[in-house]
Amino acid sequence: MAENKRAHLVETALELFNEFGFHATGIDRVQAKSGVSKTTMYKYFPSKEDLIQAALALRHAQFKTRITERTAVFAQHYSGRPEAALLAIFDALDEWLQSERFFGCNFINATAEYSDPAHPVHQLCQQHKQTVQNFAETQIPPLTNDDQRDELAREICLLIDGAIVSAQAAGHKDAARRAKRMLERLLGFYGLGRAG
Amino acid sequence: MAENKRAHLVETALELFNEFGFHATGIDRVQAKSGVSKTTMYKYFPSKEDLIQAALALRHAQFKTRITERTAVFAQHYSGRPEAALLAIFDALDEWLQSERFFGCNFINATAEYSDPAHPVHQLCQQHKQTVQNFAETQIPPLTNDDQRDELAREICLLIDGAIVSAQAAGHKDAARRAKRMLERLLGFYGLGRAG
DNA sequence: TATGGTGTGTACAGATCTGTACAGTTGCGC
DNA sequence: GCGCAACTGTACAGATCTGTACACACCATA
Repeated sequence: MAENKRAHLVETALELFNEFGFHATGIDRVQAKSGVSKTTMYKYFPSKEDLIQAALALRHAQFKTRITERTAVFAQHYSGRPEAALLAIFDALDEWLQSERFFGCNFINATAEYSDPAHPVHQLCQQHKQTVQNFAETQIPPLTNDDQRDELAREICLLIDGAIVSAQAAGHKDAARRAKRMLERLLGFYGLGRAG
Repeated sequence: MAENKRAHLVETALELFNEFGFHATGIDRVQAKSGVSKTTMYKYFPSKEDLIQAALALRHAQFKTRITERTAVFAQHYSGRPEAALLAIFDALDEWLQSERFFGCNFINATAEYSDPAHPVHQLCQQHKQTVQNFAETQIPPLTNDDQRDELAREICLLIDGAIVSAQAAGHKDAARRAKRMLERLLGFYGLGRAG
C-alpha cells in the first residue's frame, strides 16, 4: 500500500496543479481529492514544494513514455519517408491538444508562476524542454551538417510550443496540424520531405 | 492627482503580476510597492480581480502601441520588400525577448493560472491573441487568396508564441531570430519573400 | 498476544491574504 | 478661514493556507 498512496497523491496533485495552477491549488484540496490523510501526505511530502517537484517529475516521465510510443505509432502512416517520425511528433501533439482535459503544458505553466531561473521548478522546466529537444533531434534522419540537426530540433521545439500556446490561449485547437504543415514546408530547406 | 494614483497602482500591479504571477502577488505587496494607501487602492479597485483586469488592459494598450511603432521602425530596414512589415514584427519581438526584465507574455502567463475559458481573465487573453492576429493580418501584403491571409496570420502568431515560450521556458534568447528565419522560408509558399 | 509500520481524523498554531472601518491629514477652491 | 474631496495610517475581521501534534485504528508477522 505504501507506494500506492504516494503515487496516488502525486497523480492527484498533478491533475489539480495542471488545471488550477500551483499557487491556486491548496494542500488541503489535494488532500481532500486524494482521500489520503494529511499526516500520510506530509510523511511522503514534507512540503508543498516537494509535492510540486514530484508532480512535475511524474509529468516528465509520462510525457517521455507517451511521446515515444505515439510517435512510433503515427510514424507508420508515413512508412518509407525519412522524415516520418518528425511528422508523427505533430500527430501525437494533435492528439494531446484535442484531448478533453487539455490545460496546456505543465512546464510552460510552471515557468509562468516561477519566473526566477534559479528556482528549482524553473530549472525542471528547462530540463524538460531540453529533453524534448533531444528527442526531436533523435528523430531527425541523418543530415550532411551536424549544426543543421541542432537548428532543426530547435525549430521543431518552437513549433511545438507555439502550437501548445495557440491551442491553450487563443483556442486554436487545430494548431498542431498547422505546425505540422509548417514543418513539412521547412523540411525542404534541410533537404528533407517531398522536395528533398 | 486622482488619475495619477490610479495609473501608478495599475503600473505597479502589472510589474508584480508579470514577474511573480497573479495568485502569488498579494494585494499588500502592490500596496507597499506603490506607496499608495490601502484605502485609496480599494477605492479605485474594489477587488483584486478588478486590479488584475486593469493591469491586463494596460498591458494590452502598451503592446498595441509598442508593436505598431517598433514594427514601423524596423520595416524601414527592408524598404521596398513587400514582406518588410512581417519581418519587422520579429525584430520588434527580438527586442522584447532580449530586454532585461522579460518574464514572458502576460496573457500566456494568465491563461496558465486561469484555465477556465469562461473566466474573464481567460477571455481577455483570447481577445489579446485575436488582436495580435488581426495586426499580423494587416501587415500582410495583398495575396491572391483571402483564406491564405488568414492562414498566414495564424502561422505568424504560432511563431510568435513559440518564440516567446522558447525564450521564457527553454532560455533560448535567440528564439525571435529563429522564428524570423522560419517565417522567411515559409513566405515563399505564399509567393512572398526572396523566392516570391 | 505483543510489536511495529502504516494510516486515519481532527484540532490547532501561526502566517498570510482579501477586504473593511475609522479617525486623522493634506491640499485647494471659495 | 471653511468646506470638501482625496488621501493616509493602522487596526482588525474573517477566511484560507502551510505545516504540526496527538490520540487512535488496522494489520501482518513473530
